[in-house]
Amino acid sequence: MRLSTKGRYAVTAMIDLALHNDVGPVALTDIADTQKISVSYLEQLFARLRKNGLVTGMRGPGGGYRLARAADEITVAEIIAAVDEQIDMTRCAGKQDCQDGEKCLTHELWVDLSRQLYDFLHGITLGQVLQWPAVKQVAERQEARHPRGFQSKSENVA
Amino acid sequence: MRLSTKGRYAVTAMIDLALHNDVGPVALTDIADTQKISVSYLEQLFARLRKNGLVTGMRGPGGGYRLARAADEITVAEIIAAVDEQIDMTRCAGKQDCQDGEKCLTHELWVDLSRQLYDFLHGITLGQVLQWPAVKQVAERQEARHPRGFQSKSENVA
DNA sequence: CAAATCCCGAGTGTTTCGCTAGGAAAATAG
DNA sequence: CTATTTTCCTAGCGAAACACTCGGGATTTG
Repeated sequence: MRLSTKGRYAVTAMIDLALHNDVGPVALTDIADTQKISVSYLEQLFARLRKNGLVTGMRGPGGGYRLARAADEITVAEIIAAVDEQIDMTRCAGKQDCQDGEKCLTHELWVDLSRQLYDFLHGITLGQVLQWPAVKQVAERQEARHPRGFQSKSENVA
Repeated sequence: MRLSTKGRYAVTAMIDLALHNDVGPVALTDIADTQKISVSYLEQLFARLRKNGLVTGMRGPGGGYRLARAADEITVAEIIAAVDEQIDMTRCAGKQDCQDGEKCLTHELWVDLSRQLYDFLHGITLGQVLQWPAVKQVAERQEARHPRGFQSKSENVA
């Protein structure tokens, strides 16, 4: 389990989807605008999220992405695992003969620690994060400044 | 808080030190041998650990590194934070004006999540890890094959 | 003294990060 | 039907980080 800005972008984008889940799909251009990152980079992240069954895409005007499941059924661990390459964190890469033909200390130790970390992040759902005071606050302010989805598709804010 | 193989090397090396803490300092060549990584790379990691007050170095023949504190007083979070660059994890880099002159959702969300993660890893001490069955097992096998420190400095295994 | 070991800085190849570019397919609007 | 909007897909690119190498010190032990 790796942890970098890549996972953060993914989690934040999923929060964005969860906030507008009952209104309609969210276009990547909207997320790119609020997160200040490029659409193409978001596309690559969402390709992974889609392949892992976390979001569903809807093409055409008015389309966008939407959560594939309820916010309470999606954990932070799933999101991070989806966008991370998840290549051999252990040096022995699955083969447990990294030292003297047997498992090295590194292997067992990190498998255990990584497991504990995964369990921790697996216990946090998107629905829970939405209830965090700081998140609710910023979400409300964002909605006030850039209303998305509450009006029908015929209006333009800018 | 970032998490990669770099942090794993550091944690594993610290475990190695903790295992031999009551016998004497551990030379980097020994750690490099068991972990199968280069001495120079370990030196760079230990430079950071030393600057963060986690280990103390002792030069000259018979020297090496030793824990600066008791194993129960050192947490996994400290070790990982010591070796990580810890540059701007937030896009706004401390300045909280990343969106419309105010804090963005990214900022608050990740500060919260990162904090929870840090607290979790801060709750795990080196002393606790030493008690994990898997770690004890491999440690005992390693000690049997490559006894270090239990004999005086006058013997050679190979 | 000489050997062992920590200490330090500069440089190197590979991978990942974040992004750009260019298009193709699908769905809606007119 | 056509034009626009959006997802989808692939390829590549500069910068950063990763893991490492090399070369030289400084300091302590024997």
